[in-house]
This record gives sequence, structure tokens and C-alpha cells, in this order.
Amino acid sequence: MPWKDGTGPPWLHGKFKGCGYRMTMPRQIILDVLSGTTEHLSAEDIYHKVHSAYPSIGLTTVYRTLELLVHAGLIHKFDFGDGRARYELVEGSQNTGHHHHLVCTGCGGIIDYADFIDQEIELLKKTEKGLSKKYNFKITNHLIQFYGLCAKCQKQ
Amino acid sequence: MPWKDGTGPPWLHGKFKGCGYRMTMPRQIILDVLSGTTEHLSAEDIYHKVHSAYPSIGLTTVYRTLELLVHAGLIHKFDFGDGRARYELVEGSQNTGHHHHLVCTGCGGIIDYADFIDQEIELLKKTEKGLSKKYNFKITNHLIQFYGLCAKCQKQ
DNA sequence: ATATCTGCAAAGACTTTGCATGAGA
DNA sequence: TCTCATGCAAAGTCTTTGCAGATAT
Repeated sequence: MPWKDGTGPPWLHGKFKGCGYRMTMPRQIILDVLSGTTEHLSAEDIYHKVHSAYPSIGLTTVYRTLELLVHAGLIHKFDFGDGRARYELVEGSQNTGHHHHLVCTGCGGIIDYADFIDQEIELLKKTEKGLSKKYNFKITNHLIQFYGLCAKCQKQ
Repeated sequence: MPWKDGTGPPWLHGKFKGCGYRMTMPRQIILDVLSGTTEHLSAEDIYHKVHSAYPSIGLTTVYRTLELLVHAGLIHKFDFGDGRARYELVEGSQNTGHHHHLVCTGCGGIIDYADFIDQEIELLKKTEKGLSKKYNFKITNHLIQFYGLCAKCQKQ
């Protein structure tokens, strides 16, 4: 199978086999946790959630699995500026679909939003085209994030 | 003076005074280093550069000064996914002006670009307006970044 | 004069690595 | 069976904190 290097199409739950990856209990449960939430979980958050279903799991395995999933393109890794990475299943599952994040610099809260996606896509297309020509840079992913103050933090 | 909390207008080189901040040699030199480069320096990079002009400076002071400058809105802090923060003077100096980054996931290289800024501004305006109404979220900053492969890494 | 800043050393936080055991195909 | 995955412990990195001495205004 061609895409153990993460260049192939993302696979979903249970598609590890055939890619050289083994589907193990820890991996299944970690995917389940990510599938079943819209939160922005850190490695340790995931570790705690997984722990209730599979108490013997180690934090190391969580980190290794997350790295694997990122590399395979199944999940995204985000940095919201609080010193720890956060992970989210890519669009396609029962998840929210394509969206971006508002990061409150007051309380650290995150709001997902999916407005103006059409216009954004248009910009991205143009950018992608222009930059691939200008720099011969092949874009595979993008990150858009807004920072500011949420309603609650504005009052204070 | 009203803006020790970072809500006021950014000051440039030498404008520390009057904000409660003291202009010291380490701070001047750190600002000089940032002003004189278009690289994307990490705290340690800056530490090394500063060290040649001011050998007694400590890495701690670099970190503290950078935090101060970020908080005051004079510099931006970026995460390009390599585990260390990188810093850049905001637009206004002899710098490149408003731009975003292409991050090569192959070699970690960064390309600055400033294309499609007009269209981007338009999108941002709409987004800002829409989101401030919908979520009562006051946007103060944004981050746009593209990931992919640079010309060199595509060949390999 | 005095509140702020600095440098050193130590601590903290998140993440990665080494290695022997255990488990999937 | 045989390779790959796991868990524990230890190590690695980047960053922050405590504190006494130095400095800017």
C-alpha cells in the first residue's frame, strides 16, 4: 500500500490495515474519543478520556498515536498559544466540517466558526494558484485563526 | 500613561518611557536585532545575536523582553510547528510590512508573501463584522498560514 | 531613592526516546 | 512467527520562576 508516508488519502476508523498500520485497541479508542467530541483536546485531555475505557494506556501511546494520525492526515494539530498542542478530527466524520477558530486572548476559550467559507475558499484558491506559480510552492493545508476577546472577557 | 496593559498604540524604539517601561541596554539591543532582520528568529537565535553586542545578557532576559514586546503589540509571536516560538517585528519599521507565511513541511523553511492582501483584507473585514455580531467577539488580530512543500522539497 | 530590571540557577511543562514486554496479522 | 505497538521510566527542549544584586529615572 502506497501511503504509509502520509501522502495518500486519509482513512477513517478501521482503515489502518492495508497501510501497514495495525488497528489496536488504544488506537481505536483514541479515534473514538476524537470522533465523539467537538472540544479541542490536548494530548493529556485525550489521555484522561481514554483512560476510563482503557485504564492501562500510557500517555506515550497517546502522543505516538496522535503523531501517527496527524502524519496520516486524519487529524489536525493546533496551537492556540497556551503551550500545549490540541487535536481535532478533520472534516468528514460527524464533526462540524470545515471551520476555523476564534481564540480569546482573555480566557483562552475557543469558538469554532464556519462563516464566509465560500469567500475564504475563493481567496485560498487564488492564493494557492498565485503562490504555486510564484514560488513553486505546493500548498497542502492552511490555517486561519482570529484572536480577540470573547463577550465575557470584554466586560472585564 | 494608559497602556502598560498593551491596549494602547504600539510604540517604537525608544518609546518605552512614559509607559512605565524602562529603556535598558538589553531591550534596545533586542529591538535592534529584530529591526535589522527579516528572518524568523527564535528566542535562542535572538539570544545569540544579542550576545555579540552585549555578552552578559541572559536568555531569561530575552524571554522576558520578548514577552513584554508581544504584550505591548510591538512584535508578533509565531508557531511554525518546530517546537519553538519565533518572533517578528510588526509592520511599520523597515520591515516587509503586512505579510503571511508559507511553511514548508519538508524542510521547515519559511517564505514570506504579501500577495492577495487586498482580497484578504476584504475577507477579514467581513469576517470581523460578522463574527463580532454573531458571537460578540472582538477581533484584535489574525493569523493566516499555508503549509506545503517548497520547490526543493517537491523534487525529493 | 526606589521601583524596576537583570542574570544565574533551578524548577516547570510538554513531548520524545530507549528498551523490554506484549499483541496483531 | 515475526514484525509492529505498548508502557514505563528517563531524558530532552523550550520556557518560566525565585531571588539577590544592579540599574534607570
